Amino acid sequence: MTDNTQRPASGPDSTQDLPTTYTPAEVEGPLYERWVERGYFEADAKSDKPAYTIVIPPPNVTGSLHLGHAFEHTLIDSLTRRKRMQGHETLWQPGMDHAGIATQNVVERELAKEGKSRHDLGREAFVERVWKWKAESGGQIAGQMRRLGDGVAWSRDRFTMDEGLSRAVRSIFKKLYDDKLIYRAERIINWCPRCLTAISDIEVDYQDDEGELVSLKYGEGDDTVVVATTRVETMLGDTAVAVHPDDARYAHLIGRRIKLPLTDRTIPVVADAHVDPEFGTGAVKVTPAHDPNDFAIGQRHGLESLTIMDERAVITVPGPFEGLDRFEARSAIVAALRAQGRIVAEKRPYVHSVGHCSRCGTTLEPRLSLQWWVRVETLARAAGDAVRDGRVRIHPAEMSQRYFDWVDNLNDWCISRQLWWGHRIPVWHGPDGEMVCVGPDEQPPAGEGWTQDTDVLDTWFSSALWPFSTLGWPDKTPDLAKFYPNSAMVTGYDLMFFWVARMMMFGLYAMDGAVPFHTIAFHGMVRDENGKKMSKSFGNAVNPLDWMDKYGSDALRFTLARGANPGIDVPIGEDWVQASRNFANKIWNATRFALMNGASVQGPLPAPEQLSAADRWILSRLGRVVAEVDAYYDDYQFAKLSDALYHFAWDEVFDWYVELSKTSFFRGGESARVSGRVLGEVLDTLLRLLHPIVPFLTETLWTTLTGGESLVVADWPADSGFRDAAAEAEIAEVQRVVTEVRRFRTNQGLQDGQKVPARLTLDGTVLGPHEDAIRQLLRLQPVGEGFHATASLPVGGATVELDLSGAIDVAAERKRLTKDLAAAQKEKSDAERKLGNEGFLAKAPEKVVTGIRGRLATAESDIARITAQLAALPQA
RNA sequence: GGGCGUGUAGCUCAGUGGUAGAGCGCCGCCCUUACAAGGCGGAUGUCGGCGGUUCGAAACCGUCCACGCCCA
Repeated sequence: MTDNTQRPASGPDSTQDLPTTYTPAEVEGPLYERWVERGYFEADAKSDKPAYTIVIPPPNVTGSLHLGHAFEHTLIDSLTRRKRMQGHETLWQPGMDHAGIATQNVVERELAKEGKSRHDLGREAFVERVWKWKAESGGQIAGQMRRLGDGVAWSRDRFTMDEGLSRAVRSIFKKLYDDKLIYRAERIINWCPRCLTAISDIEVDYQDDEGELVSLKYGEGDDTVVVATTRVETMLGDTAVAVHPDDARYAHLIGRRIKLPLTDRTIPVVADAHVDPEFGTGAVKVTPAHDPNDFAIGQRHGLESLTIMDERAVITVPGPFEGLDRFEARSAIVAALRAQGRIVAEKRPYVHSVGHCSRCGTTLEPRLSLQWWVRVETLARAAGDAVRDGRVRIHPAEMSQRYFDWVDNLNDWCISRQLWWGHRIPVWHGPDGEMVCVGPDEQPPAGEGWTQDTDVLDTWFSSALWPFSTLGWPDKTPDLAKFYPNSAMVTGYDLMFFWVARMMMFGLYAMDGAVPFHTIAFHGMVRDENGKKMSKSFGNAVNPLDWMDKYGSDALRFTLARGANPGIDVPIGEDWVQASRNFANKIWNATRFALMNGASVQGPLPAPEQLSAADRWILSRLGRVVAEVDAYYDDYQFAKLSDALYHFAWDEVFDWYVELSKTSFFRGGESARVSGRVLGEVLDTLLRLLHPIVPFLTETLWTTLTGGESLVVADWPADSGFRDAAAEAEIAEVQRVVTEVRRFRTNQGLQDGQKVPARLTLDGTVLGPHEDAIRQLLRLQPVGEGFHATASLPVGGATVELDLSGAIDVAAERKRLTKDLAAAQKEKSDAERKLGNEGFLAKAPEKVVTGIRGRLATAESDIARITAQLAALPQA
């Protein structure tokens, strides 16, 4: 490694400084502050290095860190840390969004405690109050992100309501308005009677609710018709009954007017082909002002739209129901109709799907209302095409279908909200109904009677600009030139429609067809250890800070990364975080051992001829693992790369290489020096590979091991290309012998620490040079006076004879050998069956056939060996 | 109602046609001087059911059952 390893150590500088257990709480905070102070996470547009950019999915200013953030941030942090190590000019752009409804709700609740409403303050004072709230209580997540280790460029921190981003909002609004892609229209929208604002289609949560289905008789005498509804109160706003034009049952009524009960009105019966004659009675009531389908019917037939409720869903129709809430009105009207004998059927409870406000849960009321809209047709087509033609890749690819289904069938986007906190619509209304859209550098029209539109924009309108507004757009800044398009967008699949698709639409539109990012990597949702969705109301939500306190940020991060299969939900439980902490501690202690035994990164690696088979084996494996981890990273396979590192580190480096190297270390001299150099190399590389996921632990150990400045700015390892299949096979043999003898010892009830005299006959095998290591691993003593082999274990071509100083447990050994024999015999018969199948021999690839022949040979030799062992056992 | 997906060890999940795996949990032994947050060994599966394709199916196709998600 040629980077900063020669610089003075900045961490603990001797082994004595490393205690026997890793205590994350002591190192994490100071390490993070040092990284920030040194400016490692900052990004420079003037750099010659290739850019790598990810913008943070902006957390809500009212929010605090939950496991979903911790998960997403772990993934983004590991991607950006690796790219930084690979020599990219890396920007992880931080920031928050202003969360219109949520933030307004928080501050309104605060006001309510003082007995005030926002109307008592007035718009201007209220907005000031929200800014004050933000300054004092908002954005807690930023401090929590530091705890997690997020390598974001703090100097670039942005907020969707700050001056630059507000300018971006006004700029794109003006551009869209001038291109006739923003318009104002009266339509049925989803209205929340509690938040008192419109919300977009995708902010509606549908739930199956228990309601009622009531069939009502309209009309008098022979001119009656029965209609069914779940919202009886809307009958006050009915302006027609619709039937299918071919429905013979109602042919006589079409074009006539019938009496609407409880009112003094009559309404027409209209023929509309969209009515399903099979459904219910085949006749439907039509309430154009309170139902989207009815609104469409109303448009087709020129029906009047009667709004019957105010913004709080209180009935405004003069008469007995005036002033009743919609649900009170529902009961009252059912009672009134029943008194008139007009209820012909009732189903209660009637379970049906009802839309609720995703912010507050209130049942939404479809409402006819004048709103601002984005005409999405061309924008959505461009957003779909960018993925279709491969300019943007979606990971995992299976998610693409959902993306296409959405952008290809998109309704116009309602962008206006009846709130005070947000980007106010930059349109001024004149005294005679004129409208002027005012760009960011323009003055509103002067003169009497001009007022700015009172609505604000949907928060997602500004969030959709995030990949370029944070870089200075609409100005052509060096940042924009350097860091746009973003390299990747990493976010949950739940934000595909809210955010990703809209960023695509606005990015392509604002940046003249340049995609906002090259890759979209979707991750899943964090769930509890039973795979259940986490929620406060369910009581299974976990505060990630608690686990970070208890087990360290690294442990939490590793657990989340290890569970991150692309687009798949990730379950997490405390046991798993504990397991990750144990892994961290294992790395800690293995590195301690290495340091105590002279592990070093100084000087060149010895040439292969100077290395032991164990050295060549681990270096060969190391090369493979580097290549494997790189491939997984490039495919956003965090679970696989984490698992590969876990098993390589623990099962190979720590359990075998470190143990094998003890022989060299205890022998001392040149072999100890060589082993120390190789172990240093392996740990150096391993710590670099692990750093993006477990930054704190690896930084502490690596600076101690190498004396380098920081892993944050160290080089990412390259595959050395060194491979040694012979050494890999040789060590596999060593492992086989050792495991086999261990099994025998356990089977005989020998304690692991017990020293046993043994004679090893390794002639003619690859194991010759490993006798010392095998004896060391198995705690075998040399053969002394009076050695009497009471057990003989053939393994491969070698034999291990043990003197157990007494009778062995024949029954236990026979039981085990019998079991092994059965397994070998099954293996043999399976292989013979396949090899006896002509179809298999004719059609299976040669490689597979050879493999089966090999298995047959192994099985046969195992059978011979085990049979001999059984025969050699003393008779019971 | 439409679409997508899932079903593999006690639990949570990998496994894209060729010997069924991991973590946690479980059983036994061991405080062997890097690590008990550890070491060593072990047990555990009609791969949801049925049918088909194939020399060969956990994987591919059909169908049924169960569950989940998205959209309306």
